[in-house]
Amino acid sequence: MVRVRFAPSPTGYLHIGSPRTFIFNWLFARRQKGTMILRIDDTDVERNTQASLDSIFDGLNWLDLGWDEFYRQSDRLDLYTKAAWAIHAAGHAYRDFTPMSAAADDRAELGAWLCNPGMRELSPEESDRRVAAGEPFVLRFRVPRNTGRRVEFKDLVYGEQSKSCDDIEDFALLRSNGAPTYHHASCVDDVDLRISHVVRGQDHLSNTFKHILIFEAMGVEAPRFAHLPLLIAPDGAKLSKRKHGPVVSVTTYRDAGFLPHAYVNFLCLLGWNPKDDREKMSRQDLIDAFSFEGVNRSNAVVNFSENDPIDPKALWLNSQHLYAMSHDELAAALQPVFEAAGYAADPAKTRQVTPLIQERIKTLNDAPAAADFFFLDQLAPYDPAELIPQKGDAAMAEKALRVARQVLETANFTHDALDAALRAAATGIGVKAGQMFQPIRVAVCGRKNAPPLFETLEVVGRDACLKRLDQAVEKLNN
RNA sequence: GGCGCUAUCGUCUAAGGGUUAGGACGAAGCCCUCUCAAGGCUUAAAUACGGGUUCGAAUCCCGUUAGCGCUACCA
Repeated sequence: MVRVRFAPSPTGYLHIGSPRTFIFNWLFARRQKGTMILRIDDTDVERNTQASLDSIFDGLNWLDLGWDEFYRQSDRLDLYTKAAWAIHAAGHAYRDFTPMSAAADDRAELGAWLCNPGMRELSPEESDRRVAAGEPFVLRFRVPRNTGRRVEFKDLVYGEQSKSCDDIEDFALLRSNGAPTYHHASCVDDVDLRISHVVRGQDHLSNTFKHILIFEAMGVEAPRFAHLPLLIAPDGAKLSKRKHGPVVSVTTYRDAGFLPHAYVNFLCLLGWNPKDDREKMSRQDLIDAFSFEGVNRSNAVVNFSENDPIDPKALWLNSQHLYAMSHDELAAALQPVFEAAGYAADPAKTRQVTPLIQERIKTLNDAPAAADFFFLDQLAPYDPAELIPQKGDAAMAEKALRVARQVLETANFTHDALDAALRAAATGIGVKAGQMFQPIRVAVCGRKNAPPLFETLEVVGRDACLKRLDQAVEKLNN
């Protein structure tokens, strides 16, 4: 039975790497018909913040993937304490009474980073005596040193890993305030929650040797491990809010009008590939194709810049998903966007507009600007010069507009009828179709670039069209 | 410093001994076309460096360089 967990700690905020780790866990769980667990690793009381916890939920909820079980380490502190003393009782840990402040300096200077001198060898009696005297201490793991022992495991992504115990320091299990460290709490929970696969960032690859030692000391089999390459900034540095700004936040993409699934799809392609040329993939496609075989080992750059926080490929992928949506589906997604823009958009109108702008937007947020003339009573001001067609002059523009007005007064407002009538009108006054259409387009839309003319006129409607044609002629004469 | 990991077009990546080193984004050009898009076609663009092994290396080995990670009573 596959059981995986995503275990963020609520310090800082949810940056783009976290949802990716979540997604890979989720994909593996779904692929294996297993269980996805969300666990909040909040053992560092000093650094936890509610804002950070909120941003984790905001981000994950937006992804719309969900999870099956939820835990919080702060609810389970007893578990870690008991487990730590069991490890101690088994002889795999010892008390270290070295004062906190002294430790860092001494270690650096003496090069004694493996353990604090003397503490490892303290007799049980001496150790107990100092506890009784009220001395604070850290509970440290006793790494089997000078045994020639190497810790080994096979990572599902990085392959065979091995490290000598002589290169592993006596890391802490319990802090002097009694709280468990990350390493300890994480391992204890992984055992308690029967985690089968630990899927996490590559920054934990080196830590895994310690974790395996802990599992051994608890007398249990270690889960399998799959480490994921990291997401980094274009300058090669790891993503940080301080250095790279809000671009590294999940909310950047959400607020830019991305479809949650497009974002998921994009993140999947950073460090993983389906072993074929597919890029745009549905949720089910991703589940079906996912395996750790397809995960590569080098860090992936998220391609953002100061003036453009969005990775161009993410934008393209979003557009591809947007274009693939049904008109009804897209219209439903666009409705709140139009409302937020202050447009008088009833769902029926939105539904009419949707097919005309679908291929002209890359994000949902592009829609209001692309569709303004469908909703605005009064067009935004435009340069009358835009009314003048290619190889034409103001006179030609005015003539085209006047003729168009006549035609539109009586024409059937359907695509085919408008097409036929306006083309005939162009021939009638001896101008090319394009020279006829361009002034009309600018008059009705307020700009040169817009959706196809006849469909547009149809949706804008006769009254508004006539009004705007009149206004255009007026503009031309001023 | 010690230990660990990584290294293919600008970016995401394929190719795990034999390919003109493939695809995608982005860029440029062309086609389509009532504009803009969308779509189609084309072009430019990469195996970090140096040694091996081999008939043959992007691929295996060693070294160098660079980047990242761990080296906390952070996670």
